[in-house]
Amino acid sequence: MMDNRLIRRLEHAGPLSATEREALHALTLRTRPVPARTDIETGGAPQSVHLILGGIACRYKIWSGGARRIISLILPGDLCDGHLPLPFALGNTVGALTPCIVADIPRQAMADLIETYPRIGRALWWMTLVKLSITQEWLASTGRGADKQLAHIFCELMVRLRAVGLADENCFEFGLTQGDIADVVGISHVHVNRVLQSLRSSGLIVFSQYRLTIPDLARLHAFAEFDPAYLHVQDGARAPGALTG
Amino acid sequence: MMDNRLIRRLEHAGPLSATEREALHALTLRTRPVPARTDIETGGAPQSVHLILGGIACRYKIWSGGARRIISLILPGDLCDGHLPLPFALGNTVGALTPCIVADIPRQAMADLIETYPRIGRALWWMTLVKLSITQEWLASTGRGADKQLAHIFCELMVRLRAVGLADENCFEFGLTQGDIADVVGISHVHVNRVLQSLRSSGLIVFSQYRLTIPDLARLHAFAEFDPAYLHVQDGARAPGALTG
DNA sequence: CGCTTTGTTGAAAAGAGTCAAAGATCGTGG
DNA sequence: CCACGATCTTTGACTCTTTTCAACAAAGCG
Repeated sequence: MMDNRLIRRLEHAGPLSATEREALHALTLRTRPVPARTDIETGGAPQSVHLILGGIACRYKIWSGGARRIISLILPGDLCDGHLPLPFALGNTVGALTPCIVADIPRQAMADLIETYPRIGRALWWMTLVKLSITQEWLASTGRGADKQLAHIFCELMVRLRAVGLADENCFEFGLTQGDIADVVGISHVHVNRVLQSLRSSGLIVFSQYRLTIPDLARLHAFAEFDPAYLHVQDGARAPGALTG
Repeated sequence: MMDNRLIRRLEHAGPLSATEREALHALTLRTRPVPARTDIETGGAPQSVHLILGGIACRYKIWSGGARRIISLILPGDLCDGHLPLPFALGNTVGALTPCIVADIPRQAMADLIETYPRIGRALWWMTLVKLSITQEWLASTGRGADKQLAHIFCELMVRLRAVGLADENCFEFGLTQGDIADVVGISHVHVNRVLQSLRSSGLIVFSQYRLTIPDLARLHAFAEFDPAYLHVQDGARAPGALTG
């Protein structure tokens, strides 16, 4: 198998030809490591499109006063940007939460690729829509109680990480600190701690050593009112028979 | 001037030829009125793309228990959907908040248009990115205090409505009830009432008869920490000299 | 004119934030 | 191998925001 998670993601939108796959693959060969807590891309129109191949990154915004709000979690196989041929700056920043491996794709090369292979352009548009769909779901999930909101995010991560082969049947590595999680959910880190304890004591999650286990997926889904449809992945991690391997 | 606000929106992404404008215009001729509190499009893959030409609509999600969370406000000139040639269902619903005028564009016609005029496709992709950018800003804005959050939304509406010619220098029609606003901000309608009073007594807004006036734009911007860059409109409603007319 | 919807107010309670301090854990260097 | 410092987690007490419930006033509409 080609280890390229971007291609795997894009093919969720529809099949690609071998030529298209190779053209994509060629763009993702040069990678660099990024240490945790380091910015990958700052505001303004970036010169290259950033592809995460390992680790967990995030898009965040800092309000006056220094409060950080994490807007999205970027997982292996995800592109950081709107990846549009046009220069389009989302007015916020991408940073690595854990140590990451990043491929920098020159914006022009990306534009040429889309020009040559319209199907890739459509797949990238589709990925933008998935990103929009996720952001909408996060927004809809706010204000329901921090416990449900956090549970919802855990459910989502389970599906997304499984879709790129980074989660087992019911657990995955999750190297964020509780302070990071606080900025994801939009609550204080003290409250994160209490919510985690509450979820743990309810038996909904097991979380230690930066490894999250969900003993009963269906139960957590019900608690969080999570329906994976908005993620648009075929796998789904729902099929009770389809396990790892 | 052609009264077509969609074209005006799309040209923010870049100029269109007369042919392209006409092809777009032809798709938006057949309109229908939609009464307030009526769904325009439900979940699932819709057969047509919906363009709002008048009124205020919203995309919303209902959680179990019946709580409604409004995810985005859709203004004249906005398309409701991801408007992708591929069938892509955002798992939520679009409804009219005030009486609306809607044009239904067959999905296939839209796909053909994009095929024929790639520039329109790129402009639509660009609109998707603007939508993503707005959703991210709303998400980032949550949890900062309901007063700042609501003020931020008012600032955004001022810019967006001005960009389509539906706002004066510092005021606009805003026909939502306080209950609607509550679902937009994600707080209770009782708290909306108190927050509005607080903003009023601070002199930041004047709001009565469903008409919102912002006496001092710069002051509200500062209070809400609003920077219109994420909206990607040229006008900006910031230029102190550029008034109506 | 009466009915329904919308806006307003008060009081009690829950959720979440802040402040401050004490344990755990981890990597590093001695 | 241990000690140290830094980071991360946990806990308690207190405050503030926001919710809920309930009632009433105001406005719109037939």
